[in-house]
Amino acid sequence: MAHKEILLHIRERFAKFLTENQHRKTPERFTILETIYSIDDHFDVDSIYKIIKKNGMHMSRATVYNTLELLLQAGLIRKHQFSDKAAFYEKSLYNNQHDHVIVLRPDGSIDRIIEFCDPRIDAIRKDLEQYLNLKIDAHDLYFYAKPQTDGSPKT
Amino acid sequence: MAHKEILLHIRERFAKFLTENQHRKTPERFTILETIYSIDDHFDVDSIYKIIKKNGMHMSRATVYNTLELLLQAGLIRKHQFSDKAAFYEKSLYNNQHDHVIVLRPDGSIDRIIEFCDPRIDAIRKDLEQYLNLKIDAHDLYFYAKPQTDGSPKT
DNA sequence: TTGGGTGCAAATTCTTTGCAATCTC
DNA sequence: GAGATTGCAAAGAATTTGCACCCAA
Repeated sequence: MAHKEILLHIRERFAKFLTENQHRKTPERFTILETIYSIDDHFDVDSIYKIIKKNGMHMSRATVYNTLELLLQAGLIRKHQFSDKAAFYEKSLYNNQHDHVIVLRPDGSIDRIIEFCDPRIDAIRKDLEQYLNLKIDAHDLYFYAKPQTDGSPKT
Repeated sequence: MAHKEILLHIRERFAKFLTENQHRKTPERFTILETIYSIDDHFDVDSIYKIIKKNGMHMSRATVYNTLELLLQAGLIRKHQFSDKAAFYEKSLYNNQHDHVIVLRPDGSIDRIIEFCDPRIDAIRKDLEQYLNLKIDAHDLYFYAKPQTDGSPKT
């Protein structure tokens, strides 16, 4: 699917979600949605806010927070609390990887994030559900690594 | 190992860490260490602070934060950011489980935390290290579940 | 004795909230 | 037009920082 088609599809899904939940379809909400889908990486509230500002549009941080909450409910983004600093978000449609390798610099900041998916996680989930007799509805797996100093990694 | 022996051993390890890193062995630091090892669960900064207060001792929150940082460096505790609220900590010596089932109430607060260990995680880690050509030094796995409403779970 | 540590309060950072003005339905 | 949404600024919550005083080495 081409980028433009994806965006159209996503817009529709968000619109549907907003209607179904009696939320209004404000221009701010779609501006934020499009900004997010123009980013190909994890992002925090401030980067969204700054991109919108840089594009000459006006918006309050509160609106960004509110809209991200709606997008979260709509399942169009996912939220991560990688540290005690600002939360990170990522698009979730067409991206069902919940598993990350986080490459951390010595100062604790994020060098890069590699996503992957491994069927063994789901096998563990099933075993746990049976053993603990409860329903697991999500998971997050983080592996932590240090940046390479020598040869380049195969990403 | 009996509880008293464990505590003695932990104290020694902390003392050794402090000496080796040119930190002072202050009474506050050992009070915090002992408070932590008297708790059999995950805890946040405020609960440590309140227990110490309740025991009639005086201490600043800043000292709790500082000391938890040292204990983290010493490898005697682990830190988790389960949500965007206060960080949670847990003892890490004699407890090498890095994998959690977090039972969340509808309001997002933590109902309980179940720890487990599964060798498949380490297998995934090894595969990733080889595939990405980097060294992974830690991981966290969180499964999210809702509290039971019916029959009791097997914990 | 002396520099690291503590305690307090103020500062910071991230997020939420209250409320008047505005815009969607 | 009614009520949800926005924007702003102020409030909150968690954590960090600055600095005078104190104490472990």
